[in-house]
Amino acid sequence: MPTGQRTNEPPDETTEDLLAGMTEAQAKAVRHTEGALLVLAGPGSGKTRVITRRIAFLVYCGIPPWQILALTFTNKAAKEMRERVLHILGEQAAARGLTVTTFHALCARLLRKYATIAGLSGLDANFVIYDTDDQTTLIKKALEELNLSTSNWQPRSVLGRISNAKNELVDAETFASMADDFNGRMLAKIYAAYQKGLRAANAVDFDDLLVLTAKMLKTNAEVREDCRRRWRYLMIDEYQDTNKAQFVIAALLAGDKDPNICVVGDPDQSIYGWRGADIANILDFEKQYPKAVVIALGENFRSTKHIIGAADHLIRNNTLRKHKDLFTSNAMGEKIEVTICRDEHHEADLVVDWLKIRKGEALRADEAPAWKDMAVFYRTNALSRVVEDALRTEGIPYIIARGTTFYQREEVKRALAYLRVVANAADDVSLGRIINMPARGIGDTTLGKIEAWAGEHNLRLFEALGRTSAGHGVEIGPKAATAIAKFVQMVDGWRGVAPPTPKDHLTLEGAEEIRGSLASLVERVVAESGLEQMYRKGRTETDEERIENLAELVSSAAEFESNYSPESDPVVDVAMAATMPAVGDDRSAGEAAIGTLGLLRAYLERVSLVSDSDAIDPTQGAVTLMTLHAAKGLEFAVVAMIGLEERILPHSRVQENPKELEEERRLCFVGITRAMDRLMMTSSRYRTVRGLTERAIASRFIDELPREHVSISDQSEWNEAGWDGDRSDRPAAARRGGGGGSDSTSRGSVTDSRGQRLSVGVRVRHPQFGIGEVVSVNGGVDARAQVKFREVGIKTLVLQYARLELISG
DNA sequence: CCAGTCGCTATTTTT
DNA sequence: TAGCGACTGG
Repeated sequence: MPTGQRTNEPPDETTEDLLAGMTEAQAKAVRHTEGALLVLAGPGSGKTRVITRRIAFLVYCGIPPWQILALTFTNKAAKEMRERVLHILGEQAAARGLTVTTFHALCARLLRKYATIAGLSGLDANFVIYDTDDQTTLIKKALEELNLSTSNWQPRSVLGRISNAKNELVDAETFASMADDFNGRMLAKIYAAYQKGLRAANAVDFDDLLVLTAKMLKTNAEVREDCRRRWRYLMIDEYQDTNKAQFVIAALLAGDKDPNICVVGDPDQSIYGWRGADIANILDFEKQYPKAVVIALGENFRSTKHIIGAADHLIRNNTLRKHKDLFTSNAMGEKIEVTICRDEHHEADLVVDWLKIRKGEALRADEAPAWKDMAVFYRTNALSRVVEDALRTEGIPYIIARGTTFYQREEVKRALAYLRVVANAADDVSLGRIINMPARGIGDTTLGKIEAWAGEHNLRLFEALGRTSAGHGVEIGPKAATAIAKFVQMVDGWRGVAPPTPKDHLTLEGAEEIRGSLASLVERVVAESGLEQMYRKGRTETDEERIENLAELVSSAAEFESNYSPESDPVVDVAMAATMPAVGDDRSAGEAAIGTLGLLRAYLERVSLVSDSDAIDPTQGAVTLMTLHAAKGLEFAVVAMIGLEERILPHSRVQENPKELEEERRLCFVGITRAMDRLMMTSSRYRTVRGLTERAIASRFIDELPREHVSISDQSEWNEAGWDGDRSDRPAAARRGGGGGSDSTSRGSVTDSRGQRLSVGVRVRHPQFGIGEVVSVNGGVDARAQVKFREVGIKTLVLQYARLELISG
């Protein structure tokens, strides 16, 4: 046990409250505060509950909150955890200094804080985080320098290789020493050039955040000790998704003298292997910390027996796993409904119909689900479009979990590029993006000249621009020279320093740096850069939208500013935090601590680290659409999973490799176990990918689901001979024929796709459900009938697809 | 210097 | 299909 606080048991009544309604295993995990603890938490086993209560328990035990560090993978998870802890503790002051954040955000903050003393190969505290686009630009530059063509060395794949290396903590030198063929040696050169480019731009990529932090903690005892002194209780969520760099960071933060480290995860939900996540981290935890206590939470409180049974059966097909029993005492529920569809449009229609029916049906809690309780999952983003269209036509509200889209918009990206240049004068990539946007007479020719000159003189582009405008740089025409001078002056104006000095570091006491709020700076940049003007000139709808988005960016900055609390900023020390006013007391607290430029950097950092799942807002009354990856950690009463086909789930890139196949199966497992009450899974006979319609084969995962928990219904009208009927061989054409859904709104009778008239009382035969009697009909574009079947009871059928056969009438 | 068009090609998941 | 790069005409 570390020196310092002895743990005192909290008063009994408090403890009782905290542990109320918990299982023995859950309570044990909450009470186990000292030493290493591994919680193997199956889906729906109350994991988040355990973590949040454990944090509260620690605080009740007298541990100062600022000594507790909880790490997650997404901002959303961190936010939720923080809120839930605050809720339990009742007041914010009780949680003062508690750190709940993501790995990446923590690393960014630590790097900023210790940049100076750790000497991060030239990186200073003002660094920016490069996104994928920036990385691509940079890698292209590197390739150009090395005279390599982007067709032989595809930026995407090169970046992937570099990223893999970084995830394994292999730096450029090591990579070079390991290279044993031409390819490897070239890659090593590209890697080195890319790193050089990053450092020159005072930039890091996502992987660097982890790599540099791991390196810093490993090599710099002062930093390491500083961190260990502060954080004595470490908790890590989704531990199965940690990669080597994260593993090392965790181990170094924890220290090796019986650390208080609690990791929570589920090997069966590891779905980030492609990002370097290593299940061995969680599987070998007990080897790493021999004294570790292991607690397994297997009981599922979320889903019905059918869902859990199917999920359990499916995941047993994985061989590389540690088996853990999944069970629930929840109701049996309904079987999982697997539906075979004709094509993606048919699939989308059936899913939407299914959701609509669920909307009007009571679930186990006796309440009909709202749209917000429903979700549609898919393997790849491209699959979402058709479902979106179908939902839109039906007027069903939906949201797509794609948090990054806002910041990816052209106009927002441009504004952010301006801000990044303001925040970091060395960022040539961003500067290149905006220097002539809007057009201000600094074209490719001029820029090329200055870039070359800057290269020769070992200067950053902005510096070279400054000298050129002052007449000490390149020979250029007077027109261009004026344009450049104006530009430089503008940017310097925003920085509030002219000429730029290297000394505008993040300072805690830099009160002289205060000059207006972040939001007003953003507003100024949007207006003075000419971006706003540029889009105002256009009169199209998209232009108007762009103006609105720029306004939205300003409000997002304002919001960030008002929520910013130096207390929750790991950069700000404990001592500092103690003297800080309480959160929300003083809006200028953050600004006073780090200055407008510091705030700007913090804002840009947040923007860089938003993730798709951060966009999920359960308070919106809408169906949520998201990838299976984004679905992890969430739950919905009603779930539809689409695209259960070979080459999609499992993905085509994966088919041969058994290890990756198992990850695809885990992905499927994650999807299934998100559903509380009802689950539909669809597979299409044909699917159009990139404009090409191709035959698809139902996913092997469907075959792996046990029949006792699953009902399969083939709605594809497809048999061994091909497509039924005489319409066409092409499913798309068949669909466009209208499918025959009658538009008649006649009461009591309706015409189906085969021209049969159906009315109440008529007897029909259905290929799956057998013989039944029509109990009601609904006209309209998607005419449907409720049919009471002998075997299966009342079903609502969409006539367009139902293939009903008239028996009498 | 700029904007628009043509043609080619790549296909996952995301902090 | 879409997104990007190269090319061309104003």
